Amino acid sequence: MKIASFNVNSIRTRLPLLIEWLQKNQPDALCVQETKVQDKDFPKEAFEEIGYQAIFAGQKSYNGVAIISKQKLQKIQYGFDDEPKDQPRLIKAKLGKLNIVNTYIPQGFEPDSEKFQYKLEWFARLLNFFKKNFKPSDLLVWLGDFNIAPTDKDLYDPQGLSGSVCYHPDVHKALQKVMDFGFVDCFRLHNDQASQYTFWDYRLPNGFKRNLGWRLDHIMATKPLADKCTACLIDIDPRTKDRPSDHTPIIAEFKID
DNA sequence: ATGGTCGGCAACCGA
Repeated sequence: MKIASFNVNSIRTRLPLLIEWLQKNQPDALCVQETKVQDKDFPKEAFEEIGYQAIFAGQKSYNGVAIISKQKLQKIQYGFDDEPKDQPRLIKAKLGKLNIVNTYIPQGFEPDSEKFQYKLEWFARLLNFFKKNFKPSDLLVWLGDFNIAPTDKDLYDPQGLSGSVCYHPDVHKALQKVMDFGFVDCFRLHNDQASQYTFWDYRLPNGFKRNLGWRLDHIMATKPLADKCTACLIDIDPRTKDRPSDHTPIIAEFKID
């Protein structure tokens, strides 16, 4: 079972690239974030034409998540249990035996802002959501754009960027509490190198060429699922040696019978 | 150099 995550930064702009990527990589499910489209305008037909189907929750201009899969998704839920009017940042579904939770975690703007508090609270709500809906013994993958570089290996200048919203002690604590539910970082099962990134800021001149990046996109698995994880890799296009957007996809393979 | 560049969408907001 091949599962991928990609912050697309507009699914409509990225559509031709996504279609090509799906046809080449053939994942069982691709979880996307920042679709930036209302549900009525989601380009689901384009995916159906190549043998995929999509579930999605979006809004105008901002946020929005989707899961694009070959097989039909079951037990679909949009957002947290008790707050249907919240920003569209979470989709839960089940694909065969695999439970999937796709999240676009708030970025947080600045450490002393309301948006940063919203980010921290979001983690607490997410932990409640996991406790309510799952057990650590379930086959559960939690993936998406987390807007966190977990360790000093996961961003280009940990000292200079220390305390920024995606590399902040409060965010690290908040993430750890959710990880303590029973999650394992699939990428770190297979790779302990520093400077392996999934995001490069457009605003930094030649940021990608200079590898001024962050590892913000993650695939976390509960222990029984992590035991079945045979590979996890960050996808830089081997032909162009480039990334498709400001983010790049991350892919994990699980041997599930 | 407190900037830079994208995307949405039509003036700025978000990242």
